[in-house]
Amino acid sequence: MAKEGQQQPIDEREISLKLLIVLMRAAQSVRKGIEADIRHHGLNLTAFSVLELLYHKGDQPIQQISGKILIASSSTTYVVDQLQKKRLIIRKPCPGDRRVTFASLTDEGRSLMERIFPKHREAVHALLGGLPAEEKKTLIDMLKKLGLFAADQLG
Amino acid sequence: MAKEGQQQPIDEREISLKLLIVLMRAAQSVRKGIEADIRHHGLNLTAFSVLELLYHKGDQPIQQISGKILIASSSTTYVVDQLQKKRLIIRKPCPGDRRVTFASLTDEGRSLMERIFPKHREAVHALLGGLPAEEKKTLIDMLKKLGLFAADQLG
DNA sequence: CGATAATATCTCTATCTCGAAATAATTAGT
DNA sequence: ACTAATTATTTCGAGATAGAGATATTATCG
Repeated sequence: MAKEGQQQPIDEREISLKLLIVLMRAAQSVRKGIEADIRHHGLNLTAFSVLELLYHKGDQPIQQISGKILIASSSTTYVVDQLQKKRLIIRKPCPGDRRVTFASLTDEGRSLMERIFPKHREAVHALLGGLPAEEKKTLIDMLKKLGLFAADQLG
Repeated sequence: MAKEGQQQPIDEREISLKLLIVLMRAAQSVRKGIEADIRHHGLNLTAFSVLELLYHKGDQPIQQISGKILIASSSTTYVVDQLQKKRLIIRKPCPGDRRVTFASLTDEGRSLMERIFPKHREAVHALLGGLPAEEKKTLIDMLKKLGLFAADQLG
């Protein structure tokens, strides 16, 4: 017999359903908390994520931004437009490939991040206070596996 | 000194930041997978969540729906309007309290759920195949703690 | 009882997000 | 080199979500 058949197929599926609900709820509660914090600085979560990406990883092609923060390319155009209107980033053409445009923090954008990122880090830590550090590490490992597998299924 | 000072304040905060990113990514990948599945049935995730709530928990006041699936009351009005247009649910006034309106599955809505829910359960189970059942149980417990704590912080 | 606060739902507007299609530039195949 | 396929970005239109305020009803408290 292969893999000893299906022992409790229903139970396993119920566990998956339960996990889905708990995951969606936890993520949504956390996201709303973070959004509330970030809104104080006049940004939404997506815009902040773009700034954070550029702040920590340097200039990025717009296409990379779409991939790293998991939004549609058209949404990235929208967010980059807005951040550019606020003079927090600028578009820079790629010299080697004229299809590509980099997004790059302005001085103003960088100094904004230098000012608000420490507060953000504190807010995140406070919001995630429901678990001790060790359990967080375990949770990170499991969520990575879960997320990577799910992302694979997408295509 | 209170609470033996800060031992590794930076490290702990970095763990929290890492957890935030991993949680958001995992949830987003999973959500997109589920949305793709549900779209085949002509529904979006929010509408499906409402149907699922009514299917498993019976008629619900609109206000309860907002709370249970974590959307604004105005969004609930919007979703309920749509489901009512599709004749999947109907509004029923509450006899005891004329402020309250129940949402209730129609026969058509119930038979839709009877038809698609088993497929949904399979799709969820397949999408969450990155972890064995035992780890899922652990994950559920930790996410519950994390989510409840975060939800408390919201107000 | 009467004024005020609280609750439930809805309206309206602004913002955000996606998907499909358009445009432009590069790469691959022959 | 020429055509076709691929890649990067943008435009456009439709749908989804939140927030503030409006309305109606019920609860509270003097």
